[in-house]
Amino acid sequence: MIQPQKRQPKYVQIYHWFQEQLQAEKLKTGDQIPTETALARQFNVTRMTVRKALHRLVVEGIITRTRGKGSFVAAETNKNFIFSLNTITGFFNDIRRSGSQPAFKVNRVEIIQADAKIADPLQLSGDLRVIYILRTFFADEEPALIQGTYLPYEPFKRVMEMDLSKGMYPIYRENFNLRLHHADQTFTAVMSNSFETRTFGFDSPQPCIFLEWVLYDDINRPIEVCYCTYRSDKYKFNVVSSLPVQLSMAP
Amino acid sequence: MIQPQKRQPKYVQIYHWFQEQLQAEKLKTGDQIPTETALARQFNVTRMTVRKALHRLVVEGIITRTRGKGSFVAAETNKNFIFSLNTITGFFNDIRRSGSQPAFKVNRVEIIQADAKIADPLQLSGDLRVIYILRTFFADEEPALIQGTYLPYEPFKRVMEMDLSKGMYPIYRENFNLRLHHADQTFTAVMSNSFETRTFGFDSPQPCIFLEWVLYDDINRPIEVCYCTYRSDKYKFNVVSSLPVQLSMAP
DNA sequence: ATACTAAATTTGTATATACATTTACCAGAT
DNA sequence: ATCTGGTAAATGTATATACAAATTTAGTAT
Repeated sequence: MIQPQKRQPKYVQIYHWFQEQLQAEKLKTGDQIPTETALARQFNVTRMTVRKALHRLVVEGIITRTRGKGSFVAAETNKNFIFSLNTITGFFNDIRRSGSQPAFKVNRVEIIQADAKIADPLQLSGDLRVIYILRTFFADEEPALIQGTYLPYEPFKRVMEMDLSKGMYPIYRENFNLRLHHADQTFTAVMSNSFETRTFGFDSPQPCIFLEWVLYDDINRPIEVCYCTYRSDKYKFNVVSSLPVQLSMAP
Repeated sequence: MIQPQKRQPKYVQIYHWFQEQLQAEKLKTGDQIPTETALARQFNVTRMTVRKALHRLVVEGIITRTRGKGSFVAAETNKNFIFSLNTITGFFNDIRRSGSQPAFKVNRVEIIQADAKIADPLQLSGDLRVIYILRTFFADEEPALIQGTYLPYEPFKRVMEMDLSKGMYPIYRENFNLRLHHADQTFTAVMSNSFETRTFGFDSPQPCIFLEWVLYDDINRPIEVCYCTYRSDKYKFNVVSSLPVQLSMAP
């Protein structure tokens, strides 16, 4: 089965063998895979070599392993959510529209000094204090999104004493009489950091969508800066874009 | 330095030690880090333990290692490109606007049978043949984007004989008299597959933006389905979104 | 039956060793 | 100077072994 004369290392061959088994559905979600010692015997290699192959599968989120229990094919994505970016309706509405139960909890509220990445978009000068609110959002009690919100301290200091359980947008609108208008959003893909990995319940860092936005009111004043990390295994984003009349070239 | 009585494994401690060194800028981009044997001596552990720590840094794209040469702090992102998704101006225009030189090459053109993921958005029924065009796009001769385009075979079969070097949009417009109107785009974060990892020149799979779109003409007929993988270390995306008048809740 | 204990199982960490493969470097011959 | 070949150095692969830690299983005493 595992051929030493091939140019590929043994552990890569074992890794590929598992991918084939999964492709052929001989291994399905939740299945326990043979133990390290059994695999070592099966492929006639040492346990350490098997472990290298399995480790690669763990890193890619294909299997999960638990000391004392064994290794299992990871639960696959059962439900997918799609967020529309054309009009921001808010996490709660997006999740409700999918028929699931949204929730969030506040992890932290504190006053910090803004660095350039926060101060520039908020157009701060002089007073660099900002209110930092770290929240985790859930869909059906499963963490979906970790969000850090930054607000200029002076105009928003009343927020510190407020009940945040209804979310920030009603506070902006009702307590501060702001008319929210648009958001400038930039996103990219990142690996989850250790806090995110833990919060999302991943076994190892996984690719996530990192979305930063600046929220503006109707007279183009920046209200908040948000850094969001969405788990990408269950959440997708949608944008409907128009095309200009004339396009010069590819794609 | 490395304390066995701590609850953290030694290799994790070594991994964190490197992160601190990088944070404190005692290690900078391009620096060679000490050899495995030197580190093993320094931390009083075996070479294999050092390797476990270094492997973790490789997986996260923090260092690169070359057999016979050594280990080096990975080159950091020097230039960032931002693609706007509000109006699609095309890869070429986006890159040119950033002051760089765009290019692409055609990796493959072939006729294949569409599966549901292709046939559904193209609204195919009966004839499931599609033209599959695999292209790699470059910015300043560096691969930026791998794109697979799917076209219904019958109406577009003339494409097979055409010169694709000017891109697809001029062909749609001039050779097929189509008026391109809008695109429905969905994206998420994925790890690069082996082809993408190789093409992008990564040492290990890295997080990428996976963007699928369906391009429509002015009478809402689907023209093409595209699957794109963008390297996320240098490319970001921007969307400016509006907010509806009334928002019920968070974020 | 229930509760506790002990053993077996399984994965995690760490060491030690050997050899392979790639690269860099230097000495010596041309 | 230039090319060649050998050697050293560095990382890659693989084996073998030991013990740790977590979980399950089985058994035993109450």
